[in-house]
Amino acid sequence: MESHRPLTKQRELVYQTVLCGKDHPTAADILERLHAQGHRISYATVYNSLRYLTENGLLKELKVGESVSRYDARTEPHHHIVCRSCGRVDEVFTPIPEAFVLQVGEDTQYHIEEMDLVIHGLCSACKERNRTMKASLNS
Amino acid sequence: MESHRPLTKQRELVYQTVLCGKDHPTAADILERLHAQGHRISYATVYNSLRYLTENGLLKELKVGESVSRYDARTEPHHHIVCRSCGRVDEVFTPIPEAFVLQVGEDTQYHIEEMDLVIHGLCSACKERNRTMKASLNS
DNA sequence: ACGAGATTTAGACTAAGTCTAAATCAAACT
DNA sequence: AGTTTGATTTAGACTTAGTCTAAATCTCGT
Repeated sequence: MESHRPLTKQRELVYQTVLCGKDHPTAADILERLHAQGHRISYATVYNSLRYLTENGLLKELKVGESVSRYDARTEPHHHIVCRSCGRVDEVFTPIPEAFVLQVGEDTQYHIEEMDLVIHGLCSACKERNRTMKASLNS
Repeated sequence: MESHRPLTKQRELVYQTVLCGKDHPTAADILERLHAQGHRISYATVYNSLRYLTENGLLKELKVGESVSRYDARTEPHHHIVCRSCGRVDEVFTPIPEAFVLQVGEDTQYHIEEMDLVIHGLCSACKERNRTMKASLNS
């Protein structure tokens, strides 16, 4: 009769870790942070909890081209942008134009359900660092 | 003095396999197909060749949310769409509107270099299959 | 034909994640 | 309050995808 327990202690811990870490932690990050805080939680439980939380819409799994999964507590539809220099991952809330989505549906004859967009580039800090480095080379 | 050899026999084999297979084969697919054709080539060489070919712009590496890399011989900029029911992967040549890209650059203050878009949905065959299945349930 | 450097090979190794079976827990009965 | 029952957690074995290493092989220029 599907009587899952709601948020167990461990699931709560994993959820809070993703929520508080303002980055997009991997399973290994989460395990490490919890252990550092003195919590006793196993490898498998972190994975199980992440799956549970993702399936229940509390978290979103996120792949930005590496082989690991990252997790995001922002569940509203949005995209991600990765700095190719420092690796930071930021949220992008600029919505994809509806007209583009319709056009893709027409061009492919697919029923479109989800657009998964990962943008790559240079963040403003790394842009700046590049600029000043170049300037000092020219002097 | 950087005198790499051009397309060796093995690299050529790997390249042809991606080119001919109209799907988007994984390294394991490629190895299997070459062995099936009676070629003697090792595991590592397939990976080395794929890296070489990708770095030299003959192939593009492609991740569609699974943990494996797939390879694509179409190197013009384009996107991919994955059927969540049968798993087929198709090319999408509809271009992302320039205005959207500019807007993202402004919103994020990143210098944007690449847009990596993977779309998920139902292909026309699976849509159709669903439709007829539903119809027969209603009868 | 020879030497130098690049490429290929087999197999050990790594990283990320899943699976399994036993142990533990927490809510519901009695 | 003690027991039962099903869900959850745990440790560790296992799987999958891919990298690394050192030895063997190949190819080109002489």
